[in-house]
Amino acid sequence: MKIIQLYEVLLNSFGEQNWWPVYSGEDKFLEVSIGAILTQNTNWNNVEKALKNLINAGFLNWDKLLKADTEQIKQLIKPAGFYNQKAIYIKNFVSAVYGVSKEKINRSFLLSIKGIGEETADSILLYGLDRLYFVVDAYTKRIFYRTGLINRPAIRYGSLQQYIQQNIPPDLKVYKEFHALIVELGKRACRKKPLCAGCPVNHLCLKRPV
DNA sequence: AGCCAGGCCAAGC
DNA sequence: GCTTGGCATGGC
Repeated sequence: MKIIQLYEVLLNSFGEQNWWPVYSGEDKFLEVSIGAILTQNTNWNNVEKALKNLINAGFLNWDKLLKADTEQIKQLIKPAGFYNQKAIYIKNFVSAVYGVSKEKINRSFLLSIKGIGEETADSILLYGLDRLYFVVDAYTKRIFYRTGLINRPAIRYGSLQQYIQQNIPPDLKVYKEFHALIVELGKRACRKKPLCAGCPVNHLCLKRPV
């Protein structure tokens, strides 16, 4: 199987995902950034509860978050889990980015913020700032290894990102949809304990263990 | 009712 | 450089 085939099969089976933004049209940068931090190793259902808490409290707002006490944020984001860490990460992010023009925000700047790793940074860049960075996550590695697109399960983030970016068109829509489709496949079929019956790429897969 | 979720950081080798 | 432990809620 080729990478672009995987994309096409997933798009045909699942349709467009249209992931982000969910709530705010005008400040998607903030919504995506907070959502990306909250979803670190966390089910999106739980993230939605936390996001709604923030929105209902009027806290999905740069000024409110900047001034907010960390304890207030902890209480609001509790459903997302790891809330002690994530509240600090959110404060770190808002403090670092507040008042900085979007043109000056790049990958290395985001990575310098404690709590923003490679996947979170690339999610913010791609979905929040429309920059051409492909988002690699645990599902991507698992699916690419099982299907045989890569030969070892533990590949470095940057290596897999480069490999994918060199094999798909440099198009924001494709980048956004492909990552979302990979997550959807991971949720529906390519779980830790795979549900291969009904998987849309079953016929193209090597079914490697783990 | 245990397993798992759209990671990250710090510490240890 | 790679591996491990800690962080936490809620759904299935």
